[in-house]
Amino acid sequence: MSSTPLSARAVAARPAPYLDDLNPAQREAVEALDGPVLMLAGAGTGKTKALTSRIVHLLATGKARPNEILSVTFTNKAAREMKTRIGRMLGEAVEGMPWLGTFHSICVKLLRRHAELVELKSNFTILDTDDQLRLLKQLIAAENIDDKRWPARMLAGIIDNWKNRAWRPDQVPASEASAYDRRGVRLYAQYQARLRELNAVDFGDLLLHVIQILQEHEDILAQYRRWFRYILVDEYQDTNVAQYLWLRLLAGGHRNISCVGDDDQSIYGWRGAEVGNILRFETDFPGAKVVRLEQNYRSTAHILAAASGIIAANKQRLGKTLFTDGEDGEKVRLIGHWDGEEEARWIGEQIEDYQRGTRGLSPFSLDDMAILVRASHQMRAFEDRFLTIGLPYRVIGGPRFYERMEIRDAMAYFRLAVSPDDDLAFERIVNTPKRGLGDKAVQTIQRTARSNGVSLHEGARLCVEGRLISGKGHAALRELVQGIDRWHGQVVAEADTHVELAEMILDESGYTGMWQQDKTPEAPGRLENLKELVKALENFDNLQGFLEHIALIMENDSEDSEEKVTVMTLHAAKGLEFPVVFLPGWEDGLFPSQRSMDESGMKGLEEERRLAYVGITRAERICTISFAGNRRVYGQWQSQLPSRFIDELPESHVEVLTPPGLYGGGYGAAGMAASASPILAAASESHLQQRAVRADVYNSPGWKRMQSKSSSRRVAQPQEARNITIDLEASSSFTVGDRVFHQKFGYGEVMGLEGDKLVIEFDKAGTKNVVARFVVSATQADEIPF
DNA sequence: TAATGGAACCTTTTT
DNA sequence: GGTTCCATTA
Repeated sequence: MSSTPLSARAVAARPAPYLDDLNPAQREAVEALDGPVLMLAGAGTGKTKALTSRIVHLLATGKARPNEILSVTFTNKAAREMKTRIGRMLGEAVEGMPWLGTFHSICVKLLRRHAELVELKSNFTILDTDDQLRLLKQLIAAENIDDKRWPARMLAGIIDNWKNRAWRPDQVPASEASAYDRRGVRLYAQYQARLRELNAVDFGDLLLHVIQILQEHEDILAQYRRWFRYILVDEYQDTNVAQYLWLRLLAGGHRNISCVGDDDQSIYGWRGAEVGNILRFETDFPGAKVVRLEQNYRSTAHILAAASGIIAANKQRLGKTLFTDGEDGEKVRLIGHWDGEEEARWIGEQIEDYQRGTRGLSPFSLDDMAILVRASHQMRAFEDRFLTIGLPYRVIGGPRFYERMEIRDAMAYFRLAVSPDDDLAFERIVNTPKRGLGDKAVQTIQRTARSNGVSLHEGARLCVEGRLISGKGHAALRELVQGIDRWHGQVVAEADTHVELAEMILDESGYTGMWQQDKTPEAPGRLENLKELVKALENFDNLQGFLEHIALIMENDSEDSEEKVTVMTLHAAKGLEFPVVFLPGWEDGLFPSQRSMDESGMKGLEEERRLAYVGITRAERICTISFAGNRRVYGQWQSQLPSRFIDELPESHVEVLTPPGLYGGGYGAAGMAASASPILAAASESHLQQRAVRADVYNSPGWKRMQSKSSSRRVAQPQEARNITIDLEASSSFTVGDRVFHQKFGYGEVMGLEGDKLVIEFDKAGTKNVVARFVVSATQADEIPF
């Protein structure tokens, strides 16, 4: 940890402009340095500002040195943001705040120091969900349990849940354990034992192990209590029981803990977050000072009023009254569409309008606009549309870079080079690329390894020496074993730079070759990703450091300078703000999500409502809510009802827009919305009638069946316009008949040209109109170098 | 052992 | 509509 210690004196010598920048409530929260403090900070009330000012104040007054402040956030993004802001306020880089980070990253640091106390070595690996599932699958199979009745995913969920509540296998209450036939607990115990054997931990363990260490070793606990003189917690409403226990342990001595949170923005209940933690703060820490931040600096009055109107329907809340001194601005805009594709098309046009400047508004940058969806599958419609019209966009929270198959494969090779005994990594790549080592060969290796009490890598070596593998597998395995030895030797000897080494590994293992020969549409993209992975390596000193970093930071933050519209989930949007926000897909069953309501009833619905609140409050100036009457679900067209949350929007703060296009349909939301002038009322009325019928049926067993029956009425898919002008003289560099490649749709053949657009018949994706600059000729695509 | 085709699942949300 | 997991075939 390189540390450029911040000199507290240097800070104190300057005046304290950061205090003058605060409103009275914020200032009160910042200046109450000692003892427990709870900041109830509504959306857009300057929560991060208060939090960072508080840190600066601690430093400036000399109450604490940078390394004596423990500051916890939930996401790496939030941690980074805070570091940047503190740095800006102090006018120097914040290298000296080693304990500002996520719960998980801080726990890794602690656990590395004390690993041996929980029977781990300090170089333990951190498993991700994928590893976790494969491990559980093996255990389930070994127990001869029907994996249909006990899918690994379910077991992983159960275990996760228990870990969130800080239950180790022997601590799972009988009531819980019996609900799962006692098998759950047994498998949980086996899983933990296996992790220990592998010298590995999962995400939940990071917290759990540290809690155990702190509980069982008073001296260590005392040391950290002395060490962390001040504790700050962001997004306190999202803490689960384990995190809560962790905090209580560390804050137990001096009680200098200050938590910031907003019960109205608690949207992680499904992940074990306990709103109860925030509601209980004053009981847990008697004498706590509670400060409310209620002045909103982000949104216009109309947007704020709409959000407040929605959240008011929730029963379980502490209650806050947000206000703003800002202008009224535009009302929240509401519009219904015929189907999801129409919705995407319309939003695309809106974005282009805002970009140009429309309705007397000055132009917005694409960076200023975001589309926030409930579920990630909604993103596809927008991606497709934006690719077609050539609108630059960025997707946040999609399938993440480091979770992609090729990246994980490559990482497995790196892991083996660093520690050849990493069995999970070995298993992953024994037969990738194909080496003729099938199930039988792998079993032989496993058996050999187990009976000799060695790792798979060593087991494989024995197999080669004893000629236990037949045919071509023998030579291939020998080569792999030797390869691993060689790469490991390089790591140890530090002979080459780690970037060169990485390239060499991917090359010699045949992994790059595998994708170069692969002719599927994904292959070029995967090669690109591998290239990016190697590039990312340059930012680290060695492979070990890289692997360490990646285990915790599973995000793909490729910093590109081009302006782009952001597409992401509502969950991912928490803490962010945008001048222009689109909230599509406000339909019952989608938002609020049916599953959430089925699983958690009223509690689930309230969480969904908070999600709606989070969504609206992301908007600074313009907020547009939309819904579609028809939507494709699992490839089947379904008719949809507008979300019940739309009824809850306060009418006086909403403007209903008339959808474009033809709407003769007698039913479907678009028809309703287009009908008369007090459209909202009309839409709401028929909506409410439906609701009245639904209210009593809702919890009945027949509900789901009825729901699926009534809604699976098929609706004809709107005919797409098909007047394609074929212009052979277009200035495009493509001609009809060219083979081309598209990043998303794969390979295809050019069927026609139309201005800067091409009509392409894709091998897999069908016929599409695509902007020419999004495709390359197929021969070029084959040549993407590594 | 690898490749193919079909059935069955599926979509919340994430450190 | 897509993926993943299987059983069957080459």
